[in-house]
Amino acid sequence: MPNEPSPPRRRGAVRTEALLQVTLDLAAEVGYAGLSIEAIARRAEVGKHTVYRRWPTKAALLLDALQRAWATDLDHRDTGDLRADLRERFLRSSSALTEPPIGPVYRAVIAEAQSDPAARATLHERFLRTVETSTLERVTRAQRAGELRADVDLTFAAEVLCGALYYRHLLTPRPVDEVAIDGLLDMFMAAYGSRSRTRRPDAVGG
Amino acid sequence: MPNEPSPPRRRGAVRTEALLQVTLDLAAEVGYAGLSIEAIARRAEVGKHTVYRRWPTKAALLLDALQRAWATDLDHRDTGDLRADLRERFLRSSSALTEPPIGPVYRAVIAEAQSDPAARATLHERFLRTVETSTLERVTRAQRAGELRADVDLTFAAEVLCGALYYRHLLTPRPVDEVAIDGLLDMFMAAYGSRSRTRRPDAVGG
DNA sequence: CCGTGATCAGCACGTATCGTGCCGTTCGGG
DNA sequence: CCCGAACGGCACGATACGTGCTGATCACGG
Repeated sequence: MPNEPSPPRRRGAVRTEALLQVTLDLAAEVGYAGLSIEAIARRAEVGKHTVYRRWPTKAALLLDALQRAWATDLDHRDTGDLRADLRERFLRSSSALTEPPIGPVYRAVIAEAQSDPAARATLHERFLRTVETSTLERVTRAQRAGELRADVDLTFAAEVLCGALYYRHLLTPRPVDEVAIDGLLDMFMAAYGSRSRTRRPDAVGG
Repeated sequence: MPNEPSPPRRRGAVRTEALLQVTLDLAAEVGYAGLSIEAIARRAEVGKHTVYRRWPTKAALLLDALQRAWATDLDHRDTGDLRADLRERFLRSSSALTEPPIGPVYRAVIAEAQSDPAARATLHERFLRTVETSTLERVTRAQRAGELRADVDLTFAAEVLCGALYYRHLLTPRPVDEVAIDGLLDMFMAAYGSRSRTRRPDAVGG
């Protein structure tokens, strides 16, 4: 009596993709708590070796899974209205971070990163820095368009914008909602907006 | 043959204090990775019950341990110079967060908080919110002294100041050094400083 | 001075995950 | 067609979790 015709055993890159998807599914269903390598292997009907062969660390696996879910999140529009663009950008990022599958996987990566400096560096390099850079590009365009003061380097400003939102999302019970984003943009525009401002370069230099 | 005169078995609050201290010591020596309840009980030469009787959760224990190490950190001066005061305050907080024992315990709490919403809320309520509030009080005094614009609510600004620093410390490989703090204060003063500014209330109100 | 009850240390248990080793099977390229 | 790489399944020792149980130890009231 032949077993049910077992699906052909997949290999290589296909397996890798499947494992990442299982990780995301599992994260969406049971949350960060259930994200063990054992559970992922069980769920994928796969030997643990098949996982360990591909990722040396749970952090590495989670980072790749996060990237898989991340892809859609970086095509932000440029309508010419800086404030509106940033607002939409931050709102969408907030939704992405809140909902599965990105939400749970993100929290798992944050947790891993606390005990693993290498994972922390990778997390920043591959994701947070990407967000900062994307934001910096947008505000730099605005600066060139005259919407922002021309006498400041906006690199740090971009970090503060992102950091304030990540702080609120990850470390406070407060929601990253329109109110929060508008407040943040108020602060940003008050500091760097160019319209009708009496600029005092010495107020920034030191 | 009598054993070495075993030290009298301590109880109650004294034991509690000792356990918190062991947690901090262990965190300083082996870092977050070694902070299991088993390891703490072993190190304290204590049965695991003695730990579980006091704290229902590892998160609860870590939060209390953090508070024990935290105490010294909240007496910030008010010299009348807002910018200098904030600078010193943030520099000291940065040092505290970087060095043992607060550093490792803090990271442990952050990690726990990612899988436990209750721990996350408590973390914010007992520590992060305290920092925000302390900062808010200082900038509000400055506002009343005329150093800052009178037409804005600084609550959110205080959160952004703290959030930017915590973001950098916890989620990036960048150091929270003088350069970062000065950059942040530049932004803050540019947004809310009152000196020689042509204020435009409508730029903030919406 | 003695007794009683709470607290304690030590040990054990069952469950879970980790990372690794081994075995026999299955797949795919040469 | 055949060989080696990839695979699923199982087992292992180690560690941590949270919870029992036992008998010793301490604090307090009588």
